[in-house]
Amino acid sequence: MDIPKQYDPKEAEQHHYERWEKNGYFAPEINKDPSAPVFSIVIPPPNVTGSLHMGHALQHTFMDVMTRHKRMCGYRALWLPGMDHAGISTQLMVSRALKKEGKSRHDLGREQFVERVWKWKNESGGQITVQMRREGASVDWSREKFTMDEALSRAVREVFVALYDEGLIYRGNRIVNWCPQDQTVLSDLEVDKLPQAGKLYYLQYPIKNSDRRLTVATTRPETMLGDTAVAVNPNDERYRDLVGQTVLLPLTDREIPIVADEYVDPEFGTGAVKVTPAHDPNDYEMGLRHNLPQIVVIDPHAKMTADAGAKYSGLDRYQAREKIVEDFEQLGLLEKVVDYEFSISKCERCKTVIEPLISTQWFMKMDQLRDLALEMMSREQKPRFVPETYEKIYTNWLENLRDWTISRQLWWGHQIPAWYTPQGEVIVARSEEEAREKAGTTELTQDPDVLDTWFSSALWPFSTLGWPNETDDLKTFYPTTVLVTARDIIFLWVSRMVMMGLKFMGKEPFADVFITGTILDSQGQRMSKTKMNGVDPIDVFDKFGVDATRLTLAQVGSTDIRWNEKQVESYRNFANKIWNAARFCMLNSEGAGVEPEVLERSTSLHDRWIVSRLNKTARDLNAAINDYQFHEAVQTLYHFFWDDFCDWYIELAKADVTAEEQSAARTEARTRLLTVLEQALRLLHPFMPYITEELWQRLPGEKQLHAAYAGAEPTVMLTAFPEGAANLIDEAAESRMQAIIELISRVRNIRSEMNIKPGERIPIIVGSPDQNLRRVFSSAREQISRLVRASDVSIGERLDAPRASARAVLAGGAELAVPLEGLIDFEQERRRLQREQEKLHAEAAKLEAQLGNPNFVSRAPEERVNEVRERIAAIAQQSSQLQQTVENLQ
RNA sequence: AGGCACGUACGUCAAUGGUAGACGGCUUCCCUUACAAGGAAGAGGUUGGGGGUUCGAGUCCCUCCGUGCCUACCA
Repeated sequence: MDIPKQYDPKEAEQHHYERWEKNGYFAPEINKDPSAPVFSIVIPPPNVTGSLHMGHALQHTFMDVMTRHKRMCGYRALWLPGMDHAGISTQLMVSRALKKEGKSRHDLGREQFVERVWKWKNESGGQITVQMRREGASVDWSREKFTMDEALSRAVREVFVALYDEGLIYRGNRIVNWCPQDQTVLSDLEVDKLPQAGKLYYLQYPIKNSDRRLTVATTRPETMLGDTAVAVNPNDERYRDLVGQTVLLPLTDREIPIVADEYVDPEFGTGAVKVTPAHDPNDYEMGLRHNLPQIVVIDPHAKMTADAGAKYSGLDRYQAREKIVEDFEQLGLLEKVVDYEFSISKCERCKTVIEPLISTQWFMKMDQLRDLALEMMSREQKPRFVPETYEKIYTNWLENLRDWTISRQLWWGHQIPAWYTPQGEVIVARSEEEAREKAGTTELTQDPDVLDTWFSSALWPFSTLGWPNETDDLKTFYPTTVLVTARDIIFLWVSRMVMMGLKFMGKEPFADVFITGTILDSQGQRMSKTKMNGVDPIDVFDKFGVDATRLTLAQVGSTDIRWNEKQVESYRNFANKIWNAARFCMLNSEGAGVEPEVLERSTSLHDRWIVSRLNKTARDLNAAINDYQFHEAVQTLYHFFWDDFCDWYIELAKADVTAEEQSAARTEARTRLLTVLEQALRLLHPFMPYITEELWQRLPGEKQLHAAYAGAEPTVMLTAFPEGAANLIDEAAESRMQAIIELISRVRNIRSEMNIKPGERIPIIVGSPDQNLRRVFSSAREQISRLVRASDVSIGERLDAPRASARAVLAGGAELAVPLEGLIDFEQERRRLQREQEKLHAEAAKLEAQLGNPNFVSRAPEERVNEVRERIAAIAQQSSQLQQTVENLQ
């Protein structure tokens, strides 16, 4: 058999995925057990414009680990993939491409432009689906969805119509976040608030019939042209007499009132605020409270309107600002300008400064939906957030929820299913035909706006399963089991899915929400395109292999972590370790093969021990995965495989396995080794799909699939995940083995400290009054001898060793001596033993103090107290033996 | 401004209120016939400071210092 000495991940990553996909292993239909339990996840749909980043790789790893695990546990497992049409991003991307051709989308017109976007989508969209295959993501591609698929679009229209009919969706004139660059409205969640160094301008407004002037402070002087009032706090003594009076608004011929409003903070600025209802959200609210007119002085392109006055009309908002400041200065009404840092709203996509504008948009009332979600949380604690701290954040946000602006002035997206008659009547319908019927006319114009991308995403868990049709998929897979996502879209997406799911399905869309950590760069900064500090997962795959990368990501869990390539390197080494362990097993496999029953009839100690370790690992691993404790899961696997299996078991079994003579014992040992390896590969598979499949395929013997997948072409993917059989966990074997491990470690320690050459064979002497222990050591004599390179191992009731020996006292009262005639420095040996003695004393002192506290004895659980007593007794024994040893050296 | 996390070995991170661990790095030795991407041994911590609850605190409470995130923003 020809197996390279080093694992080559690229080799393994090349062909398995294609076979898995082609054979339909990812589809739940592969499961032939009609009573199989169901597990389902819908993927957070990546943007069609996106390419894979660390965040995706992280989420996908968790989802794939869980899906593969559950599939192997016999669940009818579905991980449903798909993509989001990503309204603004995609439109921007295609617009930019057009610009290079010297065209704008308006040159093409709506229909052609949308066609062009589809063309782009079909030709170059969805890069990420190729990359996901590389990741090994076991998604069911036969069910792949796109938010603009006809079926999903139908779900969107259905929901829109239903909510409209119920009065939850309405059209209204409101102040909104407007992006002058993208020419569309944005929801509050699509706006970034960034700190900005700016200026605060103090403007003086003359008071009518008075010499007094009222000074207002503003960061946006250009909006003063749209002022319709000045507001002060009703309790502000300074201005009490001015309330109700009138101000002559400079640069205009308008007179505006001074009003009192609680919103005004007397402490800030001058305590007097100019009110511009048409261009500031707070002023807008104040305007409503005081019935103030709204004067629009800035247009959707952020240019001044005719209402701003002839002098300013047509100017850009920033030019107008300069001009107005100049003009105030000339009038002697500019009191001062001070530097001021404030936060400014920018478009999340194009970073243009948002202009608050009054505009007619579609909104969704959230009260009723919000209450559904809050009730679900308080009544059934659903969804369950992991980590649970996010539950508070989620609930808190819901409680403060405001109406959602759902229309967008884009061409790419779900066009709003609303039509207008020539008379301006609004007809909302599922289709134009239905609208015509309702309206009784064919002369209809459809609303040009599209819906916020998140509107369709909110339906994702059921629209992808066929809703509004009552499909089998919907019945089988809804509600889904768990949602895995980053924390920054809990509001944008998670909460909205819950609300929509409850509203239209009557059930929560997922039982659990697992929130992943964030991968930061090595400086602790967020990875971002603009900072160029992102690490490309594909590069990491190329350098260290997919499996090593997945293991690195899996152990991140829910905490934020700095990216550290060393970590991946160590898991790359782990993959190599697995490879070489398997290589050893297979190079010594002649005449043997995997045979599950062999584990049940293990007789020798190390065999019972590894079977016990294997089953305990399986038990702990299942628990960890089910509990979203991925870090622990990875640690458990790593140590089982490297420490227990490689460092100890293979070494202990080596003599039997590599025996030159063919014998029943050799075959049995080889079979057992292969069988343990085969189970270990199953345990590793959800985390490391490629290397496990590559090796599993090469293992000889009868490798059984899970009963639910009987008849499928063999693959480790469809084997049964070991459950961790309680009857195979053998605590006695584990503690006996522990004694052997300790003995070997102590001898190695002595060898190292006494500078004995690794190749040199030395005799060792073990003494123990405990007959059982002696028996354990005796039966492992060969193995001990080999692992410590002993020339002779003598075991007796009493330690019978020459004075010139290095010594150690083991747990359970056993003593160890390594005769070192001529090699030993008695003084050095005495110091070494004394150091050990000190360690024991320190521990004993701590425990004695604990026991000396009467409160501990009376209040701590008895079990705990006994533990301490036993430990003290053990230390005392060890310590006195050690003391004896030291004295013998004198 | 409020809210929420976090602060543990040189680095990155673990640890149901019960003797602080892992991996990497570092030191010494070894190319021993699965693996030098390996093996053996070892050094390294008053868990950010202070206080409290408890028989017992890295873990719970208070406070201070530092860091990060979220939400809302004072024009």
